[in-house]
Formats: sequence, structure tokens, C-alpha cells
Amino acid sequence: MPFIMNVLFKVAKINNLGEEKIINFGSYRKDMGKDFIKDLNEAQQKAVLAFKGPSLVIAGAGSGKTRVLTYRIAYLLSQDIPPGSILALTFTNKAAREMKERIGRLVGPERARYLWMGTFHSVFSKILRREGHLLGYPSTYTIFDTTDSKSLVKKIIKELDLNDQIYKPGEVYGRISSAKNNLITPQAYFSSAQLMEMDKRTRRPRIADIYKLYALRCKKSNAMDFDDLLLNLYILIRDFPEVLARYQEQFRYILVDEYQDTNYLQYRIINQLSSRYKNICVVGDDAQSIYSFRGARIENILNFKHDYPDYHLFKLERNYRSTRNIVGAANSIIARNRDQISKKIWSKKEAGEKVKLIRATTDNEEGYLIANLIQDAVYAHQLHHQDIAILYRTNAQSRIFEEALRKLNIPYKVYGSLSFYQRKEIKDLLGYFRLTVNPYDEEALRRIINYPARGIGQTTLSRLEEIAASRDKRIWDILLSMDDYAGVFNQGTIRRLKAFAALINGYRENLQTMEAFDLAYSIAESSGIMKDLHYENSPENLSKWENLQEILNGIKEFVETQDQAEDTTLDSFLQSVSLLTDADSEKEEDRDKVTIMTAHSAKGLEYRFVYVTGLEEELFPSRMSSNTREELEEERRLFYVALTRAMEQVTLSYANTRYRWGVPVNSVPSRFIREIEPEYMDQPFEENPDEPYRPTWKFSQKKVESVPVTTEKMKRMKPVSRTSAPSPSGIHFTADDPAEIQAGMQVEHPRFGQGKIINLEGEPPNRKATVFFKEHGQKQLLLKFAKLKIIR
DNA sequence: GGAGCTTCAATTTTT
DNA sequence: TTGAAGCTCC
Repeated sequence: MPFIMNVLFKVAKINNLGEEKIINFGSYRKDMGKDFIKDLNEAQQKAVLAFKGPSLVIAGAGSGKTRVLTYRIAYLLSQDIPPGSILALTFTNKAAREMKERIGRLVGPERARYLWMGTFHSVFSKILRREGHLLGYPSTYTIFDTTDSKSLVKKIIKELDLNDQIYKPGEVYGRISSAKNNLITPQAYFSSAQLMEMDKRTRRPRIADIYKLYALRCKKSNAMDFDDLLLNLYILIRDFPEVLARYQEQFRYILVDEYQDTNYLQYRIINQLSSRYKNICVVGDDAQSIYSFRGARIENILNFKHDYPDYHLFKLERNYRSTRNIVGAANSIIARNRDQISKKIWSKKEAGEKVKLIRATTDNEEGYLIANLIQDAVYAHQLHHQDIAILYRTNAQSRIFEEALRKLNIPYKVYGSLSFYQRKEIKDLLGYFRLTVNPYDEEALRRIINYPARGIGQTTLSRLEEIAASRDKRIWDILLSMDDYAGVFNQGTIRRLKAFAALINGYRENLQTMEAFDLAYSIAESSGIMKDLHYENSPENLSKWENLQEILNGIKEFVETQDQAEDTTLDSFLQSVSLLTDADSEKEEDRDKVTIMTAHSAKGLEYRFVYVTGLEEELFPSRMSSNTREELEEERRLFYVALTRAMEQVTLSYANTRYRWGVPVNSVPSRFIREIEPEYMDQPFEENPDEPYRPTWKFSQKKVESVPVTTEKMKRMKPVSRTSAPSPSGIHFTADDPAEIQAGMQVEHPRFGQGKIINLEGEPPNRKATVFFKEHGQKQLLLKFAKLKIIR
């Protein structure tokens, strides 16, 4: 089975595969100016060749933005600029990976390898690993993910005896995050009359206190959250001019992707780093700025001309992706925004199909109609499933499409569902790794000190925390000197705490000497996590166990593919893994599937057929973002992003009634439908048509090839809710006595339908059956839970 | 410590 | 409606 970490290393692999195609760099280089550049249009060429001085590239949707960036870097290399002096920053790992891969194909993987290319966070974390000691961080600092951060905020709210109904951890964390991204330290927060006033008005005057404590506790844990990676890098270059000078010298050429999404902090860092040589190239599209709610500042792109008055401006306006109708429709939408840089996106492709509109009575019908359209389109247009995407405004809408697609046996993947790295078992194991590398990491410690259960309960933990707080110590230091606390804890507790400290210390001793993989493996075994999962032999535990194996395999591969020995340590692995997201764990078997995701996560992707769904007022545009013109314009840009993902066909849909939180709500079609110029629409949009428009799909139940579903696949699918998935045979479902079930029997499962018992093992009540289901493939089920009905 | 209950909240989210 | 979190009871 291909494992999840694969992607991390794909770059190297693909480069190796692509080796034959790589033209010898040395000889290729001479012709670079001519041949190499021929692949580009005139505007793109200009943007690539102007490598000295500041450049702003406004790159419309589908205009070859990545192409320009990659060719520009390749061109820099051809001018004998060493790869180590090129810094290229992206927002996603995926974008960085793709670019590196493409550059590798142009100039050879060897040279591409030494580029400083990655996300803001990953590049900065690397620098901070090296320089963080100047700010008081060891190189083994932990990176807190959002879950860690929120849980710490929540804990602090409790400690300060504040009401978490008023101080909602998520919101408070959001305030802290946005403060950091605007370069506001806790001290600055306290002295900002405006912020304090605002918090007072929202009846949360103590956010500043929470922020201050939060920052202290992160530091005490030797930890940085995502924002700290940026903030600390900024502080580093602000307070240590010699460090700044060093990196200014090193990064003589700086490139930034998706510049419209940079926040103030990122902007300041880039500005500082590039201020010496000013060889900076930023690429972006103001029309695709959709993250202002997270602090992205569209002004950064608009103000570029003030920061670098002698800049070159390049506009890429030719769209290579979409048909003329799609480009026309998208243009007619974005034209309604006031704030934008003027540009004319055009396409030379055929006019293509007009934008279709589906009106459904209910949200369920919407799912059903779209799924059927997809089934027919695959057949009629010879599409692969991977050519299709369903987009929506909120994640909650995914369920309906999942159910509808599953009923028609159309393979799909949900982008951005529960991340692999957020799963409990993964976080537990990583927690052990984290504590081993950095025993001051209190989030990790709290997570695992009693998992697997070792008799260290909430009471003990609270007392430890109390002592730590009152004596200004760290929990780990207390654990190391348990003998001083004989009066505080009873003998048994002291023994157990000592044993835990000894366990972690044992791992720590091996940190320097053992191979990362061997150490990780031995931790997984001896910590008792593996044993805990074997304790009950349920399918859930089996899949958890498989997930742990994937992480371990990932470490093995990580170790094997690193260039330098210092990168093969467990802490190096931990740092890279902390910055990965679900999108980075795509698997080979997930390739040819319909993608369903939010419009936000679709940015940067393209599909032949795109379905933009849930186009209703208060949903898309979102109710929370319809208050000001600015907010509404951002929603409109989001819709623009959704439309411009499509190469050949766009279908819009809305429902008259939608269940929201269990209550049916009547809805009004989105203003965005009306805002598309009618000439690009398949049929005029009528506010209240007598006959709801229905597509003319036939009821042919064409059998799409049945896809065997493995446990892995099931895991990625959210289970269908019990009530909405009636028994496949339609009969009322009553389970039969598990004791009567024998191998070879035909049975029916409420969710998986009919199947055959292949094997039985274990003793009641933990008797486990291996069942082969016609529709869902082979599954392992515990009889006491499975509710199987015997058919014959 | 965990099963099983109730309660309550509920956008978007590259790292 | 889902789901997470908190609570109670063994």
C-alpha cells in the first residue's frame, strides 16, 4: 500500500523518473535565452527575462502563473546564479512541490534541490532551527498546530477563571493570531487603546491577558505556533542586524507566489530581506484574494509600486485554461467589484458550452441531480473522474454529495476533511516523539502522560500544573525531581510519575545514537500504544494501527531520502511533519476520483467540469460575510475563483429548501447567478419559474465499474447517517443473533448491503467476521456491533 | 477510566 | 443534522 508520507518524497522520485527527459544543463544553458523562452508568450517572456530589480506580475486566472515562476527561476539558474541564493516562497506545500518538480525537469533535479523553495512556514522554520538560539529557542523547538494552540488557549481561559462562553477559545486564538500577523506583541496589545477598546466593547477585556500568558506558555514549552514561525523570524531580523545582513546577502533573488494572500507580517519580512538587492518578484492576482478574513492584505499587491517605485509591471491576461464562455462569465462577475486592478482576461479557446443552471427543490435533490449529471457527463464526454470537481461554500455541504455519489457508485474524495495528522492515534504517537525531542512540550505531555492509561489521572496532572505555576517551573523539571515532592503526592503516584519520566528519558538517551526509524519504532512499541490497539481487535483499532504503520513507514522513507545526515534525526522529521496538511497526503489510489471541496481549497486547481453548488443567498455569499461591501466583494472573488477552475463546463446549482441544523430553511437564489451576463448562460435565469428547470438526463442506471472499497477508503468517507440510509433492500431492519452466524452465509448489513461471510474468528462477545460485500468489498466486522441479518 | 448520556453550538482556513 | 464536550455513574 502506498503510504501517506509518500508525497513528501515525491519530488525526488518524480525527478528521478523524469531524468531521461532532462536536457543536459550545461549545453542547454547557452541557448537558454532563445529556445527555452519560446515556450512562453510575449508577456510571460518579459516577466521571465526581467530578473534584475523589482517586478510585479499580475497573473489572471489560468494565465500561466506557475509557468512564469518556474521559468524565471530556471532562467536565473541559467545566468549562473547559484541555486542557494534564490528564495522562492509559496503558501502551500503542494505549490512548492510542483514548482520544484517543474524546475527540476527544466534544469535537472540536482540543481533544483539546492533552491530555497518552500512555504513561508517551512523555510522560516528551517532558518529558526539554525538561528532560534538568539531568541532563546533551542533547535529542537516544537511546532504547535492549531489544535495545540486552541487547547492551550482554552486552558488559560480556565485558569484565569473566565467564562468560555464569552471567551470562546477559537475566537480568542483568532484574535491572538491576527495580533501576531499584524506585528502586535502582547505589550503592544496592552498599549493599543484601539484594541483594548474593541475588546471592552465585545465584553472580552481580558484577551490581552490571555495573549500574554499564551505567549509565555508557548515559550516555556519551547514551542512556536504557526504565526510564531513568521513573527520570530521577523524579530530575529529586526533585533539582529548581522543576521539580517547575512540573509540579505544570501537571498539575492526573492520570488513570492500568491502575493495577494500575504499578511502584514509576511510583507514586512519580504520587504526586509529584499531591501538590499531589491531583486524581488511577486506574482499574484488581486481578483483571487479570498483570505482577508485570515489577515491577508490585498493592499500589499496594490502598494507594491510605492515600495519599489522603479518596479516593472507585467500583466498576464491571456487565459489558457477556460473556454471563452467561462472567461466571459467570470469577467462579468468580477466587473462588479469596485476594488480591483484593471485588466482584461481573454481566451483564444473555442466559445464552448454556456454556463448551466440547476434548480433543485431540496438540498438532497441537488445532490441527486448533480450526481446524475456527473454520471452522464462521464459517459457522454469521456471524462475521467479526476476531471470533475464539485465546489461549495461550506464543508457541511459535502455530506449530501458524498451520499449521492456513493449511491451511484461514483468514486470521490473529499478534500480537506479530517486531516490524517489530526487523527487521535497519529497525534498520540507524534506526542511521544515530541516529548522525546522536547520534554518541555506541555501540550504533548498532557496528551500522553496517561495514554496508554498508567494511573496518572486528572487530579495528579492538575496538581503538577499547579506546582509548576506556583514555583515557575516546568512540569518536566518536577518529574525529574520527584523526591522533593514526597509530601505532595502519595507514594504510588510518585512511583508512576517517576516511571513515566524514566520512560521518556530512556528514549531521550537514544535520540543521538539511534536511527530515527528504529527509535520511532521502539517508542511505538514500548510506549504501549501498539499494545493498546491490539487489546481489542476491532476494525477501528486495525485501521488506527495501519495509520501508525504509515507514519512509521513515512519516517523510514524520510530518513532514506534526506541528503544530509543532520536531516535524518527524529526532530527534523517532526518539524517537517508539523507543517504538512491533509492535502499533502494524497494517495495514488485517490487519483481518479471526483473531487469535492470548498471553493477556498479549489484555488490553484483546475478541472474540465466544475459544479458550483449551493448558490443561495446567505450561503454563497455567506451570511457572515454580507455585511459590508468589502466582505461581499471577497465572496464575489471566491465565486470568481470557483468559476475559473473550469476548463470546459460550468454548472451552477441551488436548492429552494435546505436543511440547516436539522431545520428546513427556504432560500433565495444567490445574487451571483443573476450577476452573470445572460449571454453566457445556457438559459435565462427566472426568479420564479413555473416549471423548475430539470436537466434532460435519462434514468439509465448505467453501472459504473464497481470500485472495491478498502478499509482505507472507508476511513476517508464519512459514514452515512443511519436515518438517511435505509436498508438497501428496503425491508425493515432487525439484526439476527450473532451466535447463529456461520461462515458461508449470505447476510445483509444496514449500511454495506448484502455480503457473504468469508471467515469467523475470536470468541464471543468479541467474535469477528470477515465479510465480502458486493458493493463495498471486504470488511472486518465485530459481530456484537455489526447488526447483520441472515439472508440464507 | 470509560461508557453512555445530555447539551450546545454551528463560515471560509494555504501553515 | 452532526459532533464535540461535559457530565454522571459504574
